[in-house]
Amino acid sequence: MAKELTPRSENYSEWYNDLVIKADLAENSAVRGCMVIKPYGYAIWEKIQAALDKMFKDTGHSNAYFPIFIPKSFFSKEASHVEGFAKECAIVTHYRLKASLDGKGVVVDEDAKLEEELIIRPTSETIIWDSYRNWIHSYRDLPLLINQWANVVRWEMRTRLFLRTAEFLWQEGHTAHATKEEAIEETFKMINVYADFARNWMAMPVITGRKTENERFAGALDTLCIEALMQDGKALQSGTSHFLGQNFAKAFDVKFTTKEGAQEYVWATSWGVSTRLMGALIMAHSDDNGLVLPPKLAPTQIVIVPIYKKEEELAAISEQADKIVASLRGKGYSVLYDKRDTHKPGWKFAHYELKGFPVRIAIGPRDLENGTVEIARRDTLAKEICPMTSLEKKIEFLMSDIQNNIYQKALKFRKDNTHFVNTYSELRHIVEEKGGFAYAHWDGTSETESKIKEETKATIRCIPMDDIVEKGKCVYSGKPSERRVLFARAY
RNA sequence: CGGGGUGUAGCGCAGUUGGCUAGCGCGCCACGUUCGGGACGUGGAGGCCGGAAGUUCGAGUCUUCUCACCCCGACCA
Repeated sequence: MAKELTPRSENYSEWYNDLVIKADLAENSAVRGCMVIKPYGYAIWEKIQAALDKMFKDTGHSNAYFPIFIPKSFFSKEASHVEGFAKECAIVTHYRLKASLDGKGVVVDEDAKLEEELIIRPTSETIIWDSYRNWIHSYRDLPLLINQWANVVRWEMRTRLFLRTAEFLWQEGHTAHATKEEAIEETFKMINVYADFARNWMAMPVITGRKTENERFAGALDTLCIEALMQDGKALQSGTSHFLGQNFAKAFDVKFTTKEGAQEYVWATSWGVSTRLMGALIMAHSDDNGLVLPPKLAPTQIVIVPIYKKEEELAAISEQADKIVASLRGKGYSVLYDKRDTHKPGWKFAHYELKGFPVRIAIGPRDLENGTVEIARRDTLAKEICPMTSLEKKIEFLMSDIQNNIYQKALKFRKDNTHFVNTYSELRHIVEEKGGFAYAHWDGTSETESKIKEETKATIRCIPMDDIVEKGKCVYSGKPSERRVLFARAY
């Protein structure tokens, strides 16, 4: 393993790949396009899961689990949905192997062909709505608020660790409601949960908005999203929430009896975030020394490194360190005391910076004498000497200050790289050369959007929800526009 | 699926017009000296040179076929 990361300025994409590998988050597997998520990467994902899961439960949702296989026929029941996913499906056609004729391996047993092929889920709307038909009969059964943590498969051509893999982990919420209004409210509620999570846990600012028709989820009437800006000036869609109308209820014949005794189709939503959030987290904050993790999602928040020459020194330091570990753990922090003698302090400093531990405490003989420790924070790399007596206070301050600081830093970066453009050449300049978000007027047509995408590779990331509405003229066609929309090149 | 590229030690690579025992750096193991920002010395282990067939006295090197992976496009959370 090389010691250094490729600097971001030299090759951003290489920096990202290097970091994922060297920080031991994930690696490519023997299966093309699929990744192995390594323990440290998975530990971060578990933190993400735990926080989101609690937010889902707090908003009234329950977890359930549906099969990974979906009968092919289910897919053809909702026309636009099948069209959206048909090109990237993995299909199970057989259920048995047999020894090959030359005796050296195994081959597919052609006698074991399935009557109906099974699709490995690219998303679970169809199988879930097939079940909901039996679960929902009366208005009393509604709303039905279910979430599933699962893996899904989308046969992508080009993959990148966490950002786009053929198999990925995610959660998918699937809710059913008696009224359109209630379903729409749910769609908004969940995109706001995602936005809160991004801001408060990932320390990542996001723009909340609505997708254009071109970018909408296959089978949805409306798709809401959160969009984040990465350090290379590209946008990353980090979460989506869909209002599905009655499309799936009609496709799977899910009706309920109203209070008045009428039969009506139920209204649906679905919403999800994936292991792509790991990519967002990495690209939002990390630097040329490695990962920078927000304290709320760091698997280990504090590492203690002893500095010593002799065994007796280590013993004395360890006595002190053990006390610190106990007191900080008592306060609820996750702490690692790394007293391995197989690595030197300098190596450990670099190692834990690469891994993004938010705070490092170093203790040497000098500190024992003075009743101090050295504290280094990962976000700024600043070091200071802290008296033992105020250590707990200092840690408490650092945890919230680092969390806040990296959010502010990311927010400032986004502000500095967000531009209001009024002409097509300005738009091109921003998205093609400078990078970043460009707010521009758009005439609202798919044709214009597609042309701009073709010519600049930039897409409308969203029609922002909480922005000032202002009339103008489309930068491309010159036709009237009701409001500015958010353009950027995206992952 | 188009266009380009690469397969040699765990990782990154070198290997000349074909030449004898296939090298280098990092990592790994042992011992010693070190230890407040990625230590150093000495010794050591580790290879069907992607696979198959061919040319040749001799193939990592040449020929043919094959397999795999990577990069750039079209597609996407």
